[in-house]
Amino acid sequence: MLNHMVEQSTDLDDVFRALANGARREMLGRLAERDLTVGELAQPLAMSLAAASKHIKVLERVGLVAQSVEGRQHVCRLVALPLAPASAWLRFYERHWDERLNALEDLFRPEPDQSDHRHMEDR
Amino acid sequence: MLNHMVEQSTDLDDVFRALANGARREMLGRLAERDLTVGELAQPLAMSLAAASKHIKVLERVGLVAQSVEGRQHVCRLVALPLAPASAWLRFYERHWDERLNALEDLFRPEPDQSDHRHMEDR
DNA sequence: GTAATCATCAACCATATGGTTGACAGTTGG
DNA sequence: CCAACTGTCAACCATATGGTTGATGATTAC
Repeated sequence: MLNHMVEQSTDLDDVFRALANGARREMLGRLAERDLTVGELAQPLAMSLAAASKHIKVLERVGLVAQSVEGRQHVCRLVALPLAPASAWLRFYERHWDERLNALEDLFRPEPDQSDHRHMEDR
Repeated sequence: MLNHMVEQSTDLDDVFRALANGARREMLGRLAERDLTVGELAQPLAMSLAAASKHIKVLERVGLVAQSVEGRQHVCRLVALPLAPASAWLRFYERHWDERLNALEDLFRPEPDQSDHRHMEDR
């Protein structure tokens, strides 16, 4: 009756799971601007220092954050590289949602009508 | 003593959490080729039909899969669009890992990194 | 009509997740 | 030296996750 949850986690599992939390994503976003201490990361996050520390540990374990001790503060810096495989995985599907959007566009342009008022072309 | 885990999940949370599982990612990968029934999705996945059905339900709830009943089989098709925000979020960091990889190049570009790193986070 | 098929549902189980509080340890400042 | 600051750790709690089995329902095949 053992052997439940067969422990088959991959790197991609871990990275996506690390990103599946708004607090951790916000930490990464602020670390993209500059290195921050644990306290600075915790401060805007309506939670205890201990909770923030646990989030940082999750990010560290997947290699997205590296910590260096400086006196009594622990400085965190972003290591974005582990995001690359996740981004590559997602990018594969870009053509699919593009196709859907293009198909939707085609519904509103069934004829070779050249008067493109109100056609937003921001990408 | 109540009010733990304040239920603040966002769309991005849900999409990343849906992707944080190899079985679900494999389902999406095969659905990118063609529509599949629940049984066809479950078959290569060393788990019961009920377990696969639960995974599909997770994907449905975040809008990545749409199901249509055809007789006694339930046909699933990919809806890639909800992946777009996740991909956009990740793509923001591409310059960071690129910078790391091109660290040597930076020696020839003394202009430091002073760009619009402000990343909009869902809150 | 009955039996097999396809899928969901409900109940259960083990572990993971995300928070808390309180104790502790290293560092700095008086 | 002692006190305050910064962060981690351990124990605890509630809920979520990912699987199982068994029952049920709807559809198809014989």
